[in-house]
Amino acid sequence: MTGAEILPVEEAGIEDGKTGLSFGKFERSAGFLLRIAQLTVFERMFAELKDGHVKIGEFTILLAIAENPGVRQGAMADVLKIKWSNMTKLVRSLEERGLVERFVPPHDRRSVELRLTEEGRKLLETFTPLMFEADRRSLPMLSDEEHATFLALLRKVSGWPPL
Amino acid sequence: MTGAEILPVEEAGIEDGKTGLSFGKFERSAGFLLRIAQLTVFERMFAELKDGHVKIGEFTILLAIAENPGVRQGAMADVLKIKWSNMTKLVRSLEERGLVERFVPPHDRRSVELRLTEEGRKLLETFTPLMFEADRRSLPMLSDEEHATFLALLRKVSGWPPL
DNA sequence: TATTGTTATACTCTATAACTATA
DNA sequence: TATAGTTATAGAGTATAACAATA
Repeated sequence: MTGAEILPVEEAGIEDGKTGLSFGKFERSAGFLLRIAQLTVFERMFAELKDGHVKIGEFTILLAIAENPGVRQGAMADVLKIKWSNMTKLVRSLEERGLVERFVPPHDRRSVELRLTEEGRKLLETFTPLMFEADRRSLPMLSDEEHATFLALLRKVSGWPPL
Repeated sequence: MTGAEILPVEEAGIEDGKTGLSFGKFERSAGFLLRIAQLTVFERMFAELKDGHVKIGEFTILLAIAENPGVRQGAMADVLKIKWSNMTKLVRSLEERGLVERFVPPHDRRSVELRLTEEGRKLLETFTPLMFEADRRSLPMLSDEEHATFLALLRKVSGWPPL
């Protein structure tokens, strides 16, 4: 179903290589390009990991917990830009699958602290190398130098300090 | 583009990484960083559209039609990575709001060609400049040179030819 | 037979408000 | 009163399959 016909482009609009569709001035838009790039990379990156062990969002949560043991659930939700109400279900699901432990500390019994179980740790250790291979392999068009520059700029855009 | 007013990071509502959470090795992942960067920039860029005129996806469709008048509906769906079944509802909604015209050409009466109405054109012309201002302003942390490099790398990653 | 588009449906993500229990 | 988390629900966005009309 990729029957996209080549359209004549009157003006000096830049054509998409595959389809012949132009996006005019917006091909100079960082936001627009970021969206296309993100979709493109994610498609490549998770193509091999589609076997259903963990979803992208769940993997990110496991990672955040692994890197920040005992992190409070709400604080993690804020950082990942996930609503508290939605985080509840996500964490509960991970708990039910034996990947995450929820702990209510006595000093503040409103809160919930999160840690990985041994199984969660194993799962993360299994998939992390695959993710990194896929991550680099999803950008075959960039030289090592360009890749490094790209990462540095993305960090800057995301408001993170240089490596 | 020139020495325009650059918003301070805090005012721009961009995460400053002072949240205390770490993402370890994944702060070197292009896919992960792309997702964060895209969310950040999009939030900023489409703040103008939050007033209920059109949604982000609808704006993109209007743009694609404007740049490719008479584009076939399915071809556009393929490029924007939207399923045909979902594109139907989207286009119909835009048609009902008087922004898009659907035309069944006699030479192939299975297909649907899309064009903007005058109202659709007006709406696009109203919001496009705002989008571009927001686009550049959403990246206050990049110098003009870095911005140009960033765009070039994003184009490369997305499989598009250099400008 | 293949292509174009539609309908129906379901599943995930996300968004909002009301609620609890603790502080 | 304010904070941390939960529940319920509704709305997007996205996915698949069955279908009709046309080529």
